[in-house]
Amino acid sequence: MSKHPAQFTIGRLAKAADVNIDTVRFYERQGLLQPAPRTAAGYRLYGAADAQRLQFIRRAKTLGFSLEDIAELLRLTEDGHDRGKVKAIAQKRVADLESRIRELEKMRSVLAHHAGHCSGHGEVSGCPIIQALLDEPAA
Amino acid sequence: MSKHPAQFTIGRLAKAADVNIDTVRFYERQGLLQPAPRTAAGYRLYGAADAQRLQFIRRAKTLGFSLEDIAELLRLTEDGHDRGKVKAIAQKRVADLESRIRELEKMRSVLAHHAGHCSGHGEVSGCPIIQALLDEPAA
DNA sequence: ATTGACCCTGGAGTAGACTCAAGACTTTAA
DNA sequence: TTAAAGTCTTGAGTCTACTCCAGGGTCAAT
Repeated sequence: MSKHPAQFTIGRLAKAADVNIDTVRFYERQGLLQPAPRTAAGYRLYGAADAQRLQFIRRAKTLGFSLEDIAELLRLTEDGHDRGKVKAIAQKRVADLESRIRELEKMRSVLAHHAGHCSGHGEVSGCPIIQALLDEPAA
Repeated sequence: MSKHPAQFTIGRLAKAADVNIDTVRFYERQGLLQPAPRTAAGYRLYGAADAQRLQFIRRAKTLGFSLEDIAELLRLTEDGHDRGKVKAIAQKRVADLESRIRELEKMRSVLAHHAGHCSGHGEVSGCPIIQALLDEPAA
């Protein structure tokens, strides 16, 4: 039926998800991936569900979740929990993102302001950027 | 003339700039602060210029410069360099900030979108946030 | 003279998320 | 059959920016 094997080793899993093979083992140690069943020789065996779980981790990371948050989200998907906690984690993350964005925007505007006043020519002494760093009251 | 002593030890310098005393030594090791002259007993001695330099570092940090960038900026303030390089560093930093801000805003909007579709009630299975992480094409 | 606050050095520990190395075993393909 | 490629474990190293500790010397005041 499927053109993909039902089971595969860690190398294929890693390649499919485009992560380092050691990262897969690391995620297992961290409890993000369940310990895989092994062959007689001790090789880890994975299936489609593991690949999906690894993709889940990757996507959550692109949304800025920490591995700790991701572990919590994965845990919530397993034990028949309520959506409330998932939503709470997501909302907290949105709030964190917003506060970080405001921080960076403040930095950007201050720095762009100084850079806008710097001619880019002449000696460094008197350069508005340097002057700002030397003289302004501590932020 | 001045009500402040011309020279002071590391503890006073640290306190004046509100940084940890070990941070001052760390900055010296990193080359951000020049090695201070010592008393006969080996105590570091600082002056007003050092305090200003330490403030410079603190302010630059609030603008998101790395210590490496700060070291470069400090170097440029010393050797009679051109403003061009200072401006270039600042502009690079502004560009970095802008790109980071765009990244975070994308994360925020995607995540807020998903969270907005989650009722917060009921079983986790089917939760739009979880579904998105399970099913969406890799970002 | 002693107490307490200060300073010195070298080295280790922290957080987060990997990433690599060494040495040995297994599987696959020519 | 043999060589290459894949996998195993344990443990250490990477990055940034500190922060702390131990074990000792020094300085100011009592």
